[in-house]
Amino acid sequence: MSELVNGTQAIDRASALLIHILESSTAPLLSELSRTHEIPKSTTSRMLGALERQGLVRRDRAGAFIAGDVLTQFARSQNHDSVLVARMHSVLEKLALSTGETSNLAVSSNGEMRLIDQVDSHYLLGATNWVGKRIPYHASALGKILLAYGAAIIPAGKLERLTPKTITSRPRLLIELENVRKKGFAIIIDELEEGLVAVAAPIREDDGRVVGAISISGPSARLTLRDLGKIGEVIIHEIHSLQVNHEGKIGAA
Amino acid sequence: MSELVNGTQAIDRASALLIHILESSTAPLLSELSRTHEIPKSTTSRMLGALERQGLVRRDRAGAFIAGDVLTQFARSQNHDSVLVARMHSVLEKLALSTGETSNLAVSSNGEMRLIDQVDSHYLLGATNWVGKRIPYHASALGKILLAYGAAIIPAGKLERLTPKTITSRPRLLIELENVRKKGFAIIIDELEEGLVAVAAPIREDDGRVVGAISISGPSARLTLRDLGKIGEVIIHEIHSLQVNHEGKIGAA
DNA sequence: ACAGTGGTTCCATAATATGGAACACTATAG
DNA sequence: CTATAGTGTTCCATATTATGGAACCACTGT
Repeated sequence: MSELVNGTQAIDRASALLIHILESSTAPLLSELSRTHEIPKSTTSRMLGALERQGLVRRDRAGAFIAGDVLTQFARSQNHDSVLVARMHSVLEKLALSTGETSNLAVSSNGEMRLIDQVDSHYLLGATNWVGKRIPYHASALGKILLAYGAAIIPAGKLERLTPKTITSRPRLLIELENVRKKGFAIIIDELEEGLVAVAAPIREDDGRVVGAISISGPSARLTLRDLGKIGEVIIHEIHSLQVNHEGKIGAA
Repeated sequence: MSELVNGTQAIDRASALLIHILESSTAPLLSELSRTHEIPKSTTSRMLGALERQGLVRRDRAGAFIAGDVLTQFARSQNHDSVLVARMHSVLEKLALSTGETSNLAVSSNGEMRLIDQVDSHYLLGATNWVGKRIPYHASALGKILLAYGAAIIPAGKLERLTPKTITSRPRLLIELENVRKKGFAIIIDELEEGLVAVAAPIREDDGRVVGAISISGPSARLTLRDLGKIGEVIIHEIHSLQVNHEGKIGAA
């Protein structure tokens, strides 16, 4: 390397190997790594050996390198949707209590939206089963949030019409998403189901990335457009006030 | 150092720092790391700088070290429940189709069981809302599996009685779990809800760790104990046959 | 038997990481 | 306002440490 010498060649190289391994979809062999990184076999072997001893990498049956226990463990603890659930559940409860309506938490992954937590309204309405159900992004408040903030991408193909109000034109959807970003929250009125309205706002990671959304939903009979706007602000406020307290803390493993 | 010299001091130390950061619940400062690992400040600084440049670690606003983008990205891609959902959905579908009953996928985290996927029976029965519902381990087939194979631990406190058949004695539960391990699947009959029966089997990671469970459930009117046993075997078979294809080949151990 | 893989170990070499010291900065205390 | 104790970064002479070529082992296919 022609770079100014930092005294970190070994770490730089080992890190590059590690990252290569983590980002590969197919587990690379030692020789492959050696070749692509232009590090002699002997050095590569020594380095991977060290990483392996530390548990940062592992070898599969074929001897190819994959993420080690330390990292899978980290991924497990870190990511699991339930960390989000744990962190946000109190917000859902507060919102459900103050509005009297149902509150949901959703994330996006593998191109699908998934509801992962819910606190029911004290009204008994619409307790349908969400597990395993595919709710379209374009027709839900949660989905609009995920789309608007880049946590999901607009799926290819036709935008399914679920009610006469559903937004089915892509240009109109884009305008709507721009609108969502401007306001900071998303609203649906009769777009998913006749008589169902909802409002949602984004959950941000420390670095600003949107990783999920929280919604309040109920029957249009009880919630006016004005109500929804107010609730939108409340959701934003509640999420935000939680995140300030939270800085570095994560649950124990 | 008195260790046998491997020529990997730098990598070993940097790895130790990285691991420390990943496993800490509260983000450590440079000086903390320097002290606990007995590495001089200057060296620690240089090493962490290298890891930071590579994106393996990051600093939060306070300057304390947390996992970097590469790793959060990895965690995100790796772990997310939805990877399990994606991998197992076809199994649920196959099972739901062949039995005609409802199939569920559950994981355990933060001390709670969570249903993360479902394929409905073609009978229209019991489509209740699972999202956000806490289903007790000891009274469900999925829960018994997660307990039996160490994917969850028996919660402290009383074992809630949900029906006359619910197992509420800890010794009896332990015996039941032993029984589950012996058979390889778990059954409930009227233990969660009168008239509801279910059978579940474990999903294993490559390394053998149980990370989730799949169940078939339905009304006792349709499913006899004998049926449940047979279905249990089928679930095990389906999960297993999926996993072999996934590994690619079965080499000599 | 041989050539072509993939991987490990050895060891002389010098390039590289090392760590003490000096420096910069921010609080909190006196 | 200076003192002090806490962060973290940079510098640089030093020798400890990582390096990489070569020899070596183990397989596999020809």
